[in-house]
Amino acid sequence: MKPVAGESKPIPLSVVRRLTKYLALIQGLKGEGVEWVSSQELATALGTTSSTVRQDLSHVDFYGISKRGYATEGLAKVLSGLLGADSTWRMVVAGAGNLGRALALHEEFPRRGFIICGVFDVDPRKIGKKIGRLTVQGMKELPAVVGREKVDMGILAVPSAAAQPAADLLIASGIRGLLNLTLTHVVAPRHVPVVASRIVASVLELAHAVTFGSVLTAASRNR
Amino acid sequence: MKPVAGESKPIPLSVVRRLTKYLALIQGLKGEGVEWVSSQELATALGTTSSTVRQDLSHVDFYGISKRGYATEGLAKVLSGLLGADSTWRMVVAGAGNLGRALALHEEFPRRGFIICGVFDVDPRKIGKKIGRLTVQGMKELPAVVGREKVDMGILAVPSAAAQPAADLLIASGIRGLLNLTLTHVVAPRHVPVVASRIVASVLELAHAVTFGSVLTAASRNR
DNA sequence: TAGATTGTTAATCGATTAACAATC
DNA sequence: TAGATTGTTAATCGATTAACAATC
Repeated sequence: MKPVAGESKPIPLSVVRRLTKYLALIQGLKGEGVEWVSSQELATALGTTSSTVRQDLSHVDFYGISKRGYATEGLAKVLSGLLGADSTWRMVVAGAGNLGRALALHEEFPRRGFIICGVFDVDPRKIGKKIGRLTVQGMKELPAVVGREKVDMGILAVPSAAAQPAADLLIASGIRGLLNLTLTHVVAPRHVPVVASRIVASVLELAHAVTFGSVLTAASRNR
Repeated sequence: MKPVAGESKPIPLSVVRRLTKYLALIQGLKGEGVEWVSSQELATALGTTSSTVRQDLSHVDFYGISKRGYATEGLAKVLSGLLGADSTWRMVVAGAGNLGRALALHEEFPRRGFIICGVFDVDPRKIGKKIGRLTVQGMKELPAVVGREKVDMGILAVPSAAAQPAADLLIASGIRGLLNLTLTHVVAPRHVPVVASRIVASVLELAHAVTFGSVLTAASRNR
């Protein structure tokens, strides 16, 4: 049984990553009217084992019921809370290139409570341009906006060479977390978590897997 | 000592991921004229330990030299070869929304030998539109293009609900690997590796880290 | 009730870190 | 030479899988 109060221990990162997948899947099922889901069903849909699913969910303050599984509604609610997907987060994008632009316009973000409230660039030709309802601002404006609009997290979508300076500026402005889309490893103080969503690196990883075959044991399952 | 011929054993995915980081870093150093780098230097730059770096590089057919470290030029060459970054890869993008468009225009891809040779969408309003030098084509054209242009890998940048059908189409067309940018888990046969570059999931992961503090022990180091 | 599915403990597996002889 | 840094073996740590009593 899980300790109730006090948040107990931190959830391992590997588990948190899978929890985001469970949440996405369960929200879909809930939308289809499915009320119950078993650990085995979750496992096959996600290419893992029922044992892993149950082990993962033991970190969460929610219980399944023998013979029926987990109530999609309740589980979605608890996972949303745990992952912060039920609250609103304010974000800025550093870099108004193609990638920055795409993220600023990405519909999945507002849909899940992530509000983009500013896009910044150093290029004077980009400053003043419209991206959806936002206007690209100069990097110099960033600290003021982060402070005034209580921005929580920043997205790094600048060229590799500008990654660390842009990160430093965001951190100095008081940002609480960074999503790094550049190829460069970014260094941050311990209290500012950095998550790398390495698109180009992923393609390299894929190229390796294609060349050498079945390396991605966990990722490519079934069928 | 490593076995020379026959490729020996597959390199663990965790190691491959770090190899992509070493490569990016070393290419940068090489550009700055740095000729030698030690395992300790690589480690501090990437927030890991020198032990891990040496262990990782033991999977690679390249040797350092005591007291000097690794020759950046040679190591970059070997890593490039191993990760397929020295050959050319042909790719298509499924989905001509903001994200698909950004990836089709992303300069980092051609720079690293990943050639985007087609963008596809189901939306008739998008078909025919120009994205850089490419014209958006209907999804129906995809199999013919993949066959004719010998496309290696596909990028999934469609809405979540369309992810699996689009993946199935790509796979049926003979694609050899998939980069999945959607929130949905995609199922593929064993011989088609799928790498997920989960942008939205990464933001959820980040939201969790910001809420509960130092979870990302490995990612947020130094300073 | 009988059977399915849970939560949890124990066993296995793999990845990271430490240690150190070899060597430039 | 003396000291730094490698490659590799062994020890530790953490994550996944297996197993099973509890229970709906």
